[in-house]
Amino acid sequence: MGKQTSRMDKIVALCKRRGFIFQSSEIYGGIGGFWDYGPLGVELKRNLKEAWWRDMVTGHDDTSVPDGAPVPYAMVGLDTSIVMHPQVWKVSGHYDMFSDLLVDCRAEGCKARFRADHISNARCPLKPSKRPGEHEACDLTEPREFNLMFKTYVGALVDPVSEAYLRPETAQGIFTNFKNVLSTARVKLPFGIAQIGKSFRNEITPRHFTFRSREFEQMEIEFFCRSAESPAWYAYWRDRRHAWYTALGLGSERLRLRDHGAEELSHYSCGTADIEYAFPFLEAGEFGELEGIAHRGDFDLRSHMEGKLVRAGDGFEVERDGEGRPRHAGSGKDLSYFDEETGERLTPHVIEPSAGADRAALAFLCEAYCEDEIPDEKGSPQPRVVLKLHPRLAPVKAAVFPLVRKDGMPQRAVDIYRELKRWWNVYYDEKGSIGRRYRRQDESGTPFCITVDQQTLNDGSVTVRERDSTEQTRVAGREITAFLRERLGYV
RNA sequence: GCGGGUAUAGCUCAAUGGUAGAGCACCGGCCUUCCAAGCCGGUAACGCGGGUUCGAUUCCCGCUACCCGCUCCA
Repeated sequence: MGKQTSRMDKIVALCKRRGFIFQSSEIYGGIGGFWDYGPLGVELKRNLKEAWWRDMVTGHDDTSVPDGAPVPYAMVGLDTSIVMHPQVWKVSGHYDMFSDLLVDCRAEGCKARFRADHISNARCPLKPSKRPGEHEACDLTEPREFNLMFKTYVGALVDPVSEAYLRPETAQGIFTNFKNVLSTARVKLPFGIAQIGKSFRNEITPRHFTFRSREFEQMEIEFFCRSAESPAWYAYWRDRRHAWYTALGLGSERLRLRDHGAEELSHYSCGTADIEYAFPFLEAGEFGELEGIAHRGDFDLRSHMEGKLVRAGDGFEVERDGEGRPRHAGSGKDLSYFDEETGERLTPHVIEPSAGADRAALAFLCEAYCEDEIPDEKGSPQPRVVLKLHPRLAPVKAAVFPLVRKDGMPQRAVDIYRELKRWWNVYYDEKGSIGRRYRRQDESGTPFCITVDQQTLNDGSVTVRERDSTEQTRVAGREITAFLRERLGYV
């Protein structure tokens, strides 16, 4: 990278300088893969999550057909616990996939990694090919547990029977509550259940700022529908979710929608698309995942009924042990749905738009970061750093300044500040030159600055300075709230 | 997990085997009538732990974090 400060380095520096994102436990030297949101960052992330919740759940109209949707549908929300019954993760497949015993070879030129239970069948990459450990050069570690799920203990006693896990995804909380929602929320197919919450994955290599964190927040929808209609709903959610990012400002060529190839599909999926963003820390032409829209079929509900499933030809069947019993038993509860239209019982199929809130926040920050030039008092261009965040996402919606700290301007400005504070997160500042105050708000992404000047004292009007253009508009005092409400939109 | 690099104030840098200076930022004051002005004053740092040494921010070792490349990415 050399001496030159990269765009990403500047964004990371801004995040720290202005209080968006800090390293977790920084005063103790930090802890890899964990990050904290500062005073501005928490507002940005809350705005992002609230925009999602509003647009997907509370703002959803279930009485009409949304653009692109096959039929009207209902949306409800859920907030489930982070620690769940351990059997959930055995049945979901996470346990088997996440907690292998692995053996590494430390030998020069080898560095291979083997599953401990497969080592007798494995082949050492060194020639001539033998089993791992049989070469002179082999230097195997003891079998080590690679737990990609965080383990914890329920109850004060540290005992294997009390082992539990921090959830690696929020989805299972939705599936396990499917029956509860059906019986309480008066929903009929098709409908969606949404949830926002923390998940935890013990990433081997946390990297790229907050992009691959070990603790992160997901925004997930499990959309339940009839099998035959699932392809149409899959297409709907793909396009809908892509449009959501676009509408909030990720409209550039750095955003893309990409269908997975068959070889990329997860163990449960029969179709997946990613919404991806070309983060500045990636090589040119590379993209990082913001959200996956997966067609999960009936895998999850069936698993929680019958037991952990494995692929069998075109479909799935319960994985069995030597005695023919399920390897991981399901709940045995009936999670099917009685279809009143056809009089049949069916297991709904699921479309899952699963978004990373932290990744989205990072993408919006990267997209918004902008260096431009604006002329100073003498007309010569001066560099400026500005976050061109969508007003819905901006941590502070407006700042209120007295032009100078005299002639009663501060008092007038404070009055306006208090009025606006009833509706929005606004900021008051009377310190330093007006230009410095504008610049500071530019770095925070504040879309509007309202300035009380001499004319305000005469007729009550103020100037409203727009962040991106730096243009100023004169607005009558009693119209400020309405003016902002119109410009800020749906916040 | 492997290999390479980095670590001094919020940021960017400097100096030094005898416990560190600056610019910007930040805070206070004066001044300032629209885009980082000026003046005065102030807060603020050697990532952590060992070792060598009379003495370590400096030399050595370990750890941690971050960056780059592999590996991994359900």
